[in-house]
Parts: sequence; structure tokens; C-alpha cells
Amino acid sequence: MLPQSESMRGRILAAAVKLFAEYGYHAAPMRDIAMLAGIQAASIYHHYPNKQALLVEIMETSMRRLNEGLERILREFDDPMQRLQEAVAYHIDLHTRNKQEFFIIDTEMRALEGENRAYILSLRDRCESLFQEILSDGMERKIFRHTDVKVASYAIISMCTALATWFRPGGRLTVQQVTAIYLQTITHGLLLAEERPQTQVE
Amino acid sequence: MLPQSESMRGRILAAAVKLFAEYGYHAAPMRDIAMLAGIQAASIYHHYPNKQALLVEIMETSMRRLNEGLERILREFDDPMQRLQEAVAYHIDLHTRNKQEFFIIDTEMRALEGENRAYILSLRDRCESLFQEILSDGMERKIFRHTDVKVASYAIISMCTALATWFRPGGRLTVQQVTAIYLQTITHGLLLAEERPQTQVE
DNA sequence: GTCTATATCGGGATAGAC
DNA sequence: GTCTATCCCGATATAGAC
Repeated sequence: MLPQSESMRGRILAAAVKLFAEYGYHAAPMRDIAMLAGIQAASIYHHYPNKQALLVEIMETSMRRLNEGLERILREFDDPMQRLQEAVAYHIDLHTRNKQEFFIIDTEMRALEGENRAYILSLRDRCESLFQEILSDGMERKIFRHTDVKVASYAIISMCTALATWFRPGGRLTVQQVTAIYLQTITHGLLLAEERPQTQVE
Repeated sequence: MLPQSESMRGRILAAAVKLFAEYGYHAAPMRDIAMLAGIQAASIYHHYPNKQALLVEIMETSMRRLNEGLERILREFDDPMQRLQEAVAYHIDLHTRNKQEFFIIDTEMRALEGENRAYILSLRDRCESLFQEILSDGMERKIFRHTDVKVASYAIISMCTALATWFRPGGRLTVQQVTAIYLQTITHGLLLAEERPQTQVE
């Protein structure tokens, strides 16, 4: 059974997060979620209408929080480089502190039924367009190299999102170290070169 | 029903690839796979012992092909920069031409039972260590900036793997264009900077 | 090698008592 | 708000005919 939580709703959701992440949405039975929360399966339906609602709430909560943080960063900072650093650091921070939730977002999109998929996708689109705003603004102001904004944003978001898969808290590296390495890679690349081509690819 | 294929085994596997990618392993019924292959569900069991065997064969085939290609590149090329370019280009090429297979590898690891998971994970580990060999060799030879090899390899593999999710053949950009943008980003980063810090982060 | 028919099981969800 | 009991369906897999 999971450690205590104020509300039963919270306990159920926490159990669902753990089991959806571990076994996948379809492979995680309501009975097991209930047991982990310390109740019977039927009791879940007093708090949530069905299994799908658990998935939607998990995804919605984390995605909204991510977007709100990114929006705050865009409001508070103006310098493109600082914006990028803050955004990447925040993205990584949230993805490592809520590993399981973002892993579910990343792997269980297909399990969303009907309108739910479009809704969660719209939240993910919002996240992408926030990163794209940082990049295109930085390119216009000649801080960033001119390149395809969408592709660059996908590249950044992909590598930061995948952190939720492989990062182990308490492992060899701290979140701060990984963030520093990622930022260095994103901004300067891997190549250790004196001569730098200033020509830009169209 | 799927277009023809030489063998029924091939037809079944192609149907499984399509449905596992679209609905997920657990949400794709054997009945639907069979129907797509043009037979009855029971007939699948003449060709494969069970559903799990379909998943394993899909993952194994693509991962082995990826690793064999990367091993060939490491044999054929010596220059670190060229190795990296070839490896990334090959990785992207395979991931875009076999979108669904690699999407399944990326999202259905949890569905692997017993020994199967360790086996497929070992193939993925092999892929990672091949990229890591390129990077650490390039760092020793002062071609690449000194940084954490594992983190850098995860970053590269993550962004290239995620292509299988968002890339649409026939869309705005060709594979060649995306590959060029990715390679530019990986090697030179986003920052358009004259002054380049030569100090290296430990 | 494919079929029809079916065994067997586990899943989500509901009914109604307490 | 949680329980026990149960409905009902769809899933994998098997048996055995053709």
C-alpha cells in the first residue's frame, strides 16, 4: 500500500501514476490501483467516473503545470539565451521530479479516447509553441543560428523529455549536472572547433 | 486488409506492426491483426506461438538491423566527425523508413515479458555503446568537446529516436533536410556566437 | 494451413447493502 | 465512502474438422 495522502482522490491518483508508468495504462488493472490505494476496486468509482478519467487527470495536471512555468519564464525574461536556459532547466527539473507522470504522457497518448486525445495534444502543442517562440525570437535577434524553428524545438524537447526515461535520481549525476551538460550541448554542440563556419544553411 | 506479401508470416507481422503502433500492444486484439492479414485469429497460432512472439520479432529485427548498420559504420570510417555524421544519418534514415517499428520499440518495452525484456534491452544497450564509442574516441582525439559521454549519447539518441514520432514522410521537410538540421544542431549547437568559451566543463 | 467453435480467464464497471 | 457480489464483455489461446 502507498504511504498516506490527505485525500483518497490523491491516493488513487498516486497509485494510478505508479502502475500506469510501470505496466502501462491497459496493463494496469483497476483492482491493483485500488489495492495500492488501500481500498476495493468498486470504491474508485465513487471518486472517478472511470479508468480513463484517471489517465486524463494525470496528463492534464502535469502538462498544465509545465506550460504555466514556461509562460512565466517568457514573461519574466527577455534575453533569448536566458529564456532558453531557464526553459530547458525548468523542463528538465519538472521531468525529473515527476518522472512517472511525464513518462505516461510520453507513452500513453494512444490510450486517450475521443476528445481527450485532442485536448492533451493541444496542451503539448502549447508547450512546443512556447519553445518555438523562444527560438524564433532569438534567431530574429541574431542570438541563435538561423535554422528550422520547428525541427530545433522538437530536438530540444525530445532530448529533455527522454530524461524522464533514463534519469535516475541519486545516480552518478545530479539534475544540475545533467542540466549543465544538456545546455552546453544545445547551445554549443559537440564539436570542439576553432574555425566556425558562419555561413548559414537555408 | 493489407496489400499482399510473399509469406503469411510476413503479412501477420506487418499487420501486428501497424496495430501495435496505432493502438499499443495490449490494445491491439489478435482478431484485428488476423483480419488485417486476411485470416482468422486462430490461424495466427500456426505461424507464431503467441502474441508476445510477434512483439519480440518486431523489436528484435529492427534493433539488430540498426546495430549492424552502426557496426559497419564504425568499421568503415575512422574520422570521429564522419563517424558521427554517418551514424546519425543512418539512425534517422532507419527511424523514418521504419517509423512504426521503432515507435513500438520506444513505447512498448513494458509489454515485454520475462527474459524478452532483458534481451531487447541488451540490443538497445549495444546501440548506446556504439554511439558512446564514437563520442569518447572523438573526445580523446580532441575533435569533440570534452563532456559526459553517456549523457551526450542519450541526448543524441533521444532526439533522433523521437523523429519516429513526429516525422511525416512527404511533409514540409525531406529526411535529408531534417538530417542536415539535426547534424548542424548536434555539432555546432544553436548559439550564433563569435566568442566561444574554450573552457571545458568538468 | 486455415477454418469454426469454444474453453477459460481477467478486465471494467454496476447494484445495492452498510 | 467503502464494502461484497456480480454482471458482462472481450481477450488469448486451444481443439479438432476440413
